[in-house]
Formats: sequence, structure tokens, C-alpha cells
Amino acid sequence: MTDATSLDAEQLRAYLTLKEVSSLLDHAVEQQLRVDGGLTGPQFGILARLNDAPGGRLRMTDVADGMVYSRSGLTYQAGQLEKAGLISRSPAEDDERSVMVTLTAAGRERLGQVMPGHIEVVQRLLLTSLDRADITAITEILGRVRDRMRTAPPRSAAPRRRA
Amino acid sequence: MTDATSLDAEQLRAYLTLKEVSSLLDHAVEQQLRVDGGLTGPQFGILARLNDAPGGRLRMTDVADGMVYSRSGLTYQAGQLEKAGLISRSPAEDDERSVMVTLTAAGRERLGQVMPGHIEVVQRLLLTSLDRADITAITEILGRVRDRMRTAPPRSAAPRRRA
DNA sequence: GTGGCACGCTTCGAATTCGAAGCAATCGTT
DNA sequence: AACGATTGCTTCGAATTCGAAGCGTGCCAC
Repeated sequence: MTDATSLDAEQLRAYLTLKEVSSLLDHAVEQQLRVDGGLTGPQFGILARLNDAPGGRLRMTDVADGMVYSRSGLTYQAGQLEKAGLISRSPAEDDERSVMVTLTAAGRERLGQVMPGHIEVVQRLLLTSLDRADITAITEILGRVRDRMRTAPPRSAAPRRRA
Repeated sequence: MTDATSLDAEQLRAYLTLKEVSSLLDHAVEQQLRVDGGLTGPQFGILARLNDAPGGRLRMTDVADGMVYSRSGLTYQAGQLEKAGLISRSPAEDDERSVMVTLTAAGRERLGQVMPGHIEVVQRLLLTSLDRADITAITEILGRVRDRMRTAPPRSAAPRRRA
């Protein structure tokens, strides 16, 4: 068991490598999205999430939950996307507080316009370097990490609804 | 060889998981840095890099090279850090164009103030979920990815223009 | 029911981000 | 040595980011 207040060289390297790869990939992806479809990363994320959702509809909160993104940022980007006609917002029927976001036909089209390039970038930058075993390993290991992160209460935890 | 214009489910999952873990980790780290030491992520990155450099001195460009960060953004943050007294800037002796950035004693101190919490967060969120084999695997696989990314020319790269 | 608290979203202000344009120093070619 | 291209950094303006505060709405214990 290592001292909780230190990282050994190997741990540090793993952490930094993860950070670096993700940054580089992100950056390249955002370039492509901007060039191919005039979308920012978050905008693409929103559209993609809606596209995967049944009926192309989600509550604002549900959109935000998947992405690591502030509420106010989402409001802003939803405004941009609505202005561009790629999504529409409407009050939810069952809960007056909620706002439903719906992918429009134009939104779906824009997504189709951008996807090939997006996939190409991910293929070229990330997947070229990975064989099947690598992919399995990454998914398994990082999936475990994600689950723990999502589960773990933040330092100043908001108390669970009960208990 | 897979079709260059599609990702299968497993590839997609690997990509998204990587993105998600990195975002969550980043977000948590930035929270901690802000609370413990009034630093932003990029600011910490700059200080940490300088701390690892011989003499705590680097050219602006060398600082930027490691981080995935715009030149102008670096100028801005260097200004902030200088105003806070954590670094100092001075012209390089050997090349009038370059600016050397030096970590001050206060900068080192601030780094020391923030590091324990930083390490704690990384330990808790990332490393708790990883055994030695995982760490080795991550480093090996993602290291390979990084090397290829750093090497690969950007898409619109180097079309040497004719005079 | 009703008071109080949690939830969902938006507004607000301040800070940070980027790319493009600008400026000065250096290099390479002639 | 002089030209243009390149490099290193900064300035500039516009867009985006976040957290805090604000405002309704829903939930629950009493």
C-alpha cells in the first residue's frame, strides 16, 4: 500500500498520459467539428446525446448529466443550438419545471454532415494505435474507474435523498 | 481492417469512456486546486512544469509545448501568475525573441500547498480503482497513442506551398 | 393544507478561452 | 548584406465558461 500523500513515478505517468491523450484527442476533434460543421465540442455532444435518445428528446438535466458540463453552460449552448434551428425547447408535460430538448430534422442532418469526419479523426488518432485487446483493456479498466467516480460522493457530498 | 467511416460499438465505448473519465477527473482536480490554492488547472500545469524543469526555468514555448494550450492563453495565464508573484518573466539571453519563465519561491510554496490535495484527489478518484497491472496497461497503451498523435501531422498539414 | 426545502432552469457578472493579426528577432538563401 | 519566410510572444475582439443568485414548481412531513 502506498502512502496516500504521494504518487510513485509509474502512477504519475499513467495519470499524465491519460490527461495528455485526452487533451490531444479533444483538441483535434474540436478542430474537425468546427471545420466540417461549425459546431463546438459541447454542441456536438448535445446533438449526439439527443440522437441516441428515444424520440430525440431529453430533459435539460438529463443532457447535462451525461456530459461534464455546467447547468448554465448548457442553457447557453441550448440557446445557440435553438437559434441555429438544430434543436427545439418545450416545457415538459409532466413537470412544469423541466424543459424538453428535441433534435430537429436540421439537427439530425447537421449531425450526419459532421459524423464522417468525426469518425475519421477518432479512427486516425486513437483507434489506429489500438488493437482489439487494447480496446477491451481500456474499456474495462476505465469503465471501472468511471463507475467509481460516478458513485463516489464529492468531497463535500450533497447528502443523498435519504440517509 | 475496419471500414474507415464507421466505429463499432466497442470502439465507440472505449472512446467515450476515455473522454468521460478524463472529464470527470479534470473537473474534480480543478475544484480541488481552486479550493486549496486558488489556482486554475492551467495555472497549476504551468507551475508543475516549471517545478520539474532544471532551475525552475523554461521558455514560454517549452511550457506551452507540453500542455495542450494556445499561445495566447499561455500569455494570459503567465500574466496572472506573474501578477500573483508565483513566476517571473525575463528575456532570454541567447535569443531576444524568447521569454524565460521562472518559478519563484512563492510559486514553489504555493505548489507545495496544493500538491497534497492534488495527489489525494488523483489517488481517490483514479488510482484507487487501478492495480499495478492496470497502471502498466494504461501507460503502455495510451503512451503508444500519444506518441502517434504527437508524431502524426495534422490533417491539413505541410502541403508545402509553391512559390 | 401549508411551510419549508429540493429541484430545474435561466440570468448575471467576471474570468478565461481561442484564432487572427501584429511586432520584433532570427534564419536561410542568394 | 538584404530579402522573405519563420519563430516567439503579445494584443485584440469575440465567444464561451463557470458559480452564484434568482425564480418558479414539486414534494413531504407535520
